[in-house]
Amino acid sequence: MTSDVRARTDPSIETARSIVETGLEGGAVVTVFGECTVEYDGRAASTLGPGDRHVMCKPDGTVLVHTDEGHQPVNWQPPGCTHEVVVAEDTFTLESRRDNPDEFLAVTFESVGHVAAFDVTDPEELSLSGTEEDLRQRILENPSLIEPGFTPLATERETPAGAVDVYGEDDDGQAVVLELKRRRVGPDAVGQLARYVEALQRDLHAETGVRGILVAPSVTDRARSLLAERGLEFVALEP
Amino acid sequence: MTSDVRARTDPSIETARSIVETGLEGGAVVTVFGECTVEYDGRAASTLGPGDRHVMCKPDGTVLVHTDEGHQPVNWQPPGCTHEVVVAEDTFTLESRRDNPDEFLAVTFESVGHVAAFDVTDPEELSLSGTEEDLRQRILENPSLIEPGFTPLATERETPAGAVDVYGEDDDGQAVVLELKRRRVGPDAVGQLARYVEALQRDLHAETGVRGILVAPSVTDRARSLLAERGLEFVALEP
DNA sequence: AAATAGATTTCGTCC
DNA sequence: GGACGAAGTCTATTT
Repeated sequence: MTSDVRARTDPSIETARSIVETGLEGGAVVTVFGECTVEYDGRAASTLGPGDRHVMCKPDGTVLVHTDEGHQPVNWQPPGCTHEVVVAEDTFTLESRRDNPDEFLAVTFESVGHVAAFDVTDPEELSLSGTEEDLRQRILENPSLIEPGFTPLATERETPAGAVDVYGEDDDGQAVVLELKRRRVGPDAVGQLARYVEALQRDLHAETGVRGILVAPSVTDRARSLLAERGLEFVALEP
Repeated sequence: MTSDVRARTDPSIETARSIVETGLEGGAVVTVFGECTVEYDGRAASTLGPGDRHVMCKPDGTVLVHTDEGHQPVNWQPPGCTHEVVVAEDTFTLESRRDNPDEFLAVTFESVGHVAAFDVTDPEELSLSGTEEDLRQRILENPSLIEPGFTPLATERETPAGAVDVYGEDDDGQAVVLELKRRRVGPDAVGQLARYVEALQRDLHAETGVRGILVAPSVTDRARSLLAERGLEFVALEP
């Protein structure tokens, strides 16, 4: 079986340009290994001197520049950009632009070690589990995971401060706000919960007050202090 | 000039395995275009059915699986993982593991369109400007950007709620906390600033109170309301 | 190793 | 298109 691949090792600049350009036009994923410099200007600005890197262009307008280290690209352009190949003497430059925000990325290759264009088509969708949404489903199916007598009444209930993960009432009929996190939480999540409780308090002008419960595998010390200060509660629950 | 590249188009499974394995051992960046399935289990869990994708392995233990769309990989493994190549009948699998947290990724190739191993060495460091740190420098050099008479006294000043971006005092000698953001801010940043002001208030037991100023290009409506509620201020400043 | 917050965060969803 | 919050976020810094 032969795939839709065009590739060349140690190509001339002209050959590299041709494969990149043809690949981009044909909707392929194009990759280049080579020595390059990178200039970026947009939300921020950066320069990157000469070095060996891996550059990938996707048909949706994404550009990724990877070094030999790290999960994240050292430079990139998000989906929706338009690519252009510009040839100079002994170099070729991949230029990528977008508007809103105005951003520009230029990768100039002094030499190319390898270039390839491959027709990537992915019919499958990722099936992911263990997310915050899954945690919510588990609580709705078994509300006593929070506490005996807890009754969920709504998810994503709107308040002036934003949507509450789970809204319900406890055994005594008192309003309860749940903020769910799939991992250990810090002070930020407490702030979020506090804002919701405050907003809902006002919204309901409840005489009995509104309980706020942070649901997560664990909390940091500082977060625990903040919870105590604000009269908020914590329920440990693994994702 | 010849680079340290090994590459093959439409290789046999055995050839592909050989190039990947040799590349990994030699500390190269290895890329594979091909039809594969991906299984992940760790902090969450996922499965991805057969499809054409681009897989990159870095010598630092990173794995990235890219489809034809999006900035982010559809599956990945962060730096620090250990790779292993396992061969079965007509397929080969790249397995990547790490501890703490325990995570496992397996990419099984049914067919390989192209494989390449390239010695990537990047001597340069990225020079980036327009970050929050740059914004802080600008304020320290020209404090009147905040308001006439503002005097910075410390950066990263520690409080029980965390480190404050900029701490100083105003024309009247009143304590001021700045929270800097390089982009338009929402409610979260207001919560952050509120926590700092509250903590510093307590820390200083100041009679005159502590002013909190959010410094950002702009704020959302909800954030503006929250600022007003809590008696906090806003200064517009572009990054 | 844990905690905390930034990031050119990206991404999805809802208004 | 903006707003808001999740993410298997990752990454750097500090304790």
